Formats: sequence, structure tokens, C-alpha cells
Amino acid sequence: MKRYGDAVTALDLSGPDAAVDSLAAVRSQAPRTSLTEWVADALREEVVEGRLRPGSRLPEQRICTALKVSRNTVREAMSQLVAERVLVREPHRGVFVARPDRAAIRDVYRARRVIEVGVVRDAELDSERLEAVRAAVEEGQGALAGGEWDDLASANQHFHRALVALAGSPRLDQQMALLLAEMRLVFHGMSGVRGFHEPYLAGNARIHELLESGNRAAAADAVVEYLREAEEHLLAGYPE
Amino acid sequence: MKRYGDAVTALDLSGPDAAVDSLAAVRSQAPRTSLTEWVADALREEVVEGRLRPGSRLPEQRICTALKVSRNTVREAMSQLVAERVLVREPHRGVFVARPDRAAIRDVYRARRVIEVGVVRDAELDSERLEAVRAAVEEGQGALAGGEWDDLASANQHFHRALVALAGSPRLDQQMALLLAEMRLVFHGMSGVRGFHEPYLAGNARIHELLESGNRAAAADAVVEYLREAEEHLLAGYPE
DNA sequence: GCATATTTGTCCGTATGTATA
DNA sequence: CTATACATACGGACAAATATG
Repeated sequence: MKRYGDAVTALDLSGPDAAVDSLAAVRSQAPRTSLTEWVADALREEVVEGRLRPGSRLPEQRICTALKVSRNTVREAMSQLVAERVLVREPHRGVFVARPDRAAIRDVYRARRVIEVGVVRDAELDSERLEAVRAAVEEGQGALAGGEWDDLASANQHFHRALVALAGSPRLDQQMALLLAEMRLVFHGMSGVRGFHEPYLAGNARIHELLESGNRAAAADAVVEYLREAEEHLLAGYPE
Repeated sequence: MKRYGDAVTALDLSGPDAAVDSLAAVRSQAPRTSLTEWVADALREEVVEGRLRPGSRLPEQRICTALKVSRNTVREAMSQLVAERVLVREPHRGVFVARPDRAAIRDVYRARRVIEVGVVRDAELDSERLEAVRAAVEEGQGALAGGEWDDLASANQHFHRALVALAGSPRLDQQMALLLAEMRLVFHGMSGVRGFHEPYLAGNARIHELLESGNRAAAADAVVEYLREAEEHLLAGYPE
């Protein structure tokens, strides 16, 4: 029987497809409930962390040898990830890392406007959850001071995740996580993302202040404006 | 000592032969894209149509013989449906039709309040999409006149789907479809659903009127009240 | 346009661990 | 506790679709 946690095999994928080379050292992760789940988690993380870039092809055989699992296991994991829209399958051609187009970006922002604004305007506030929003604001300010752009991007995502978490709904949280994962794909697929998030730090702080002071309507309006600006800003530099 | 859920279904997973009839008909429909997709669609439909009841166990082997496909194909399809939350997997025990508990119901309504209210309050109105809302209202009135409770339930779902569709966002539509699928599981898992939807017909019509007249805020408030009433009404008669 | 190699889609057999009777 | 059924995972096989030279 196979034990999931052992045997850190530094797999070298020295092949023509350099896309999945990053899967090395993933084997060291803790065992999951099932191998399939473990493979899905590994691939998902590679994608959201940007080590597997949008549009990359994921040949089954290569994943098999890389992760040392059977093809069936890989295919099951991929079925999951396709259902999560992390990967897309082109019949008889293979699975690829999703590559959002401009319409996808517009739609993501449309959905975010409904969800985030809906939460800010109507959700029941909880001081503990509001504290998480404040923490995300500070995290962003710290990242700006540290000059780490990746941390700033993460902090921004944490802020919006915390906003939606105000509603206290696991289902909304999951949906938001999906939308934010798609946003990471967008960022990974473009070039000039270095300073993208910086202008929005002030907006984050202002939204938090308005929430803290109980001015829900103004906070909601600020979120709307924030998202419209970000969408326009993003589309302006997005190819295709 | 744990009891499996009753697996009595239209797919007839209990008997070796009785399934042949329904399956011959189903099997005759040529697989659209892939066999896996076809199996996933078939199982999904069985669930949302209520022929596979919440809590039912889906043994792989029976599905295989019933649909005449291999275990690999079935497992791939199930991985998809688990990711969609239509099915739930209990490790080493099997896959079951999801059975929402009271907390799930509360969360579904929490999410619906954010999404539906957010759309009604802020989405850009489109006369064509608003017309679809009106059509759903009339569909419900027709179902009431016809005395078909199933049609009435469907019409109600169409109404709320049309509401969310006002936003014109495929991602929100998909999320709403998931939430409504979960609602169907709730209805299929309880007994006294016959007249559940009838009291809400008037609310549907009123919400549509308010939208038509451009009174977004009042429409949003009506949706909030609607959803709170429905949630309370539903939880009052829900077991566990 | 054609022949060939590669990859996917699907099936089968089998081994092993886990849960339940 | 033992026995049985089943989920999990592996590896091999082959046709069909696709990519490649």
C-alpha cells in the first residue's frame, strides 16, 4: 500500500514542457484523506501560486511521473479542478490552466459588485469579523512598507475575503474564494502587476473606517467605486 | 451499526435487471462530449429531479452496471459532482446524495439574501431580462391554476433564477443554480412540501411590479422579507 | 495530403486497506 | 473476531482523436 506522506522524491521533469517543473518538492506535503485529494490540492496550489501559468498544458503522463501516482488518480483530481474552473478541458486535447479573457474579468467584477456590496450594505456586523477586515488593512500597509508586491497583492485579497466573510456564510466565502482565485490567474497572466494594488490601499482603509462608524451605505458606495476603478484599471492593460 | 441511506431510485440500483428499461432509453442518447460528462449529467439530473433522494448511497459498482460504463468513468463523474456539492464523499464509505441540514438551509438563505438583494438593488435593468421575470410570475400563476405543485415549485425557482439573471453575470447565475439545486434537495428531503410555495406567488408578483416601476429599494426590501419568511417557514417543518 | 507518433478516453484485472455485518 | 463487501489505487491495454513530420 502507498503511504502518502513519505518519500520526498525530488522529481525532475527535465522535458520539453517546462510548465510542470515546479511540482518538485510538492511530495513533501502532509498526507491527505485520499491520494486524489492530495493531487488536486497540489495542482490547485501550483496554479494559484502562479507556478503553473495560465494556458499551460498539463499532460497526464507528466503529472503521473512527477507526482508518482497513477493516471486514474490524476484524472480524478483533474475532473475536480475542472469543475472548480481552475483548469479547463479541451476534449481529446488535454487540460490547461484556465486563462481568463476580458469578458471573464468583466463578469468577475460584476459578480464581486453584487456580492461584496450586498454584504457591506446588508450583512449583520460582527465585531470580531470586522477586526479581521482591519487586520487586512494593516497587513497591506505593512506589505507596502516592506516593498513586497506579492504580499501586497495577497493582503488585498485578504481584505476582500474578509469583507465577504462579514456575512458569515461559508457558501459565499467559497464563491468569493473562487472569484479571487480567478483574479490571481488574471494577475499571473499579465505583466505590469507590480504596482497594481498600491493605489487601493487608501480605499481599503476608508471602507473599513466607514464600516466601523456604522455608515453602511457610504461604505457600500465606496466598494462600488473601488471595484469599478479596479476593473477599468485592469482591463486597460489586459491583452487579447 | 451505521445505516446507509435508502438507495431506492429510478436508476434502480437495487436490482440487476429492472434498470435495463430506463437505461436503454437513457443510453440511446449519444454521449455529447465525453462519457464521463454524460454520466455526470445523468446523475446530476437524477438528484435534482428527486429520483435520487438525499442521503441515498451511490455504490460505484451499481452505477457501473446500471449505466454500463467502467468504474473509472463513474469515479471521474462523481469527483465532479462532489466538487459541485451535489454529492458528498465519506472516505472509504462511499458517495451519497447531499442531505442539507438546518445550518445548510440557514446558510443558503444567507447567501441568497446577499445575492438576490444585491442584484435587485444595484444591477442594471434590462427590459428583456425583466420580461423573463414577468414570465416566471405568470408561469407560477398558471401552475397554481393547474394545481400542479411540482410545476409551482419549478416556477418559483425560475422566478428567483430570473431575478439573479438581471445582473447578466454567468458566474452569479451558476452560483444561484447551485443554491437552488441545494434547495431542491431540501424540498425532496421533507414531507409537507405540497403547498409550500403557494403563499409566495403574491410576493413574486409584487416584487416584479416594484422592479417594473423602477422602485429598486422597495423591491429589495420585499425580497429580504420574502426570503426571511420562506426561511422561517421552511425551518419550522424541517427535521433534525 | 499522408503516414506516424503522441495523447486522451475508456475499459479491465488486481491488490489492499477500511468499514460494516 | 472473522468474514464480506466496497472504496481506493495501481498498471496494462486499446481505439480514437489529435498533433507532428
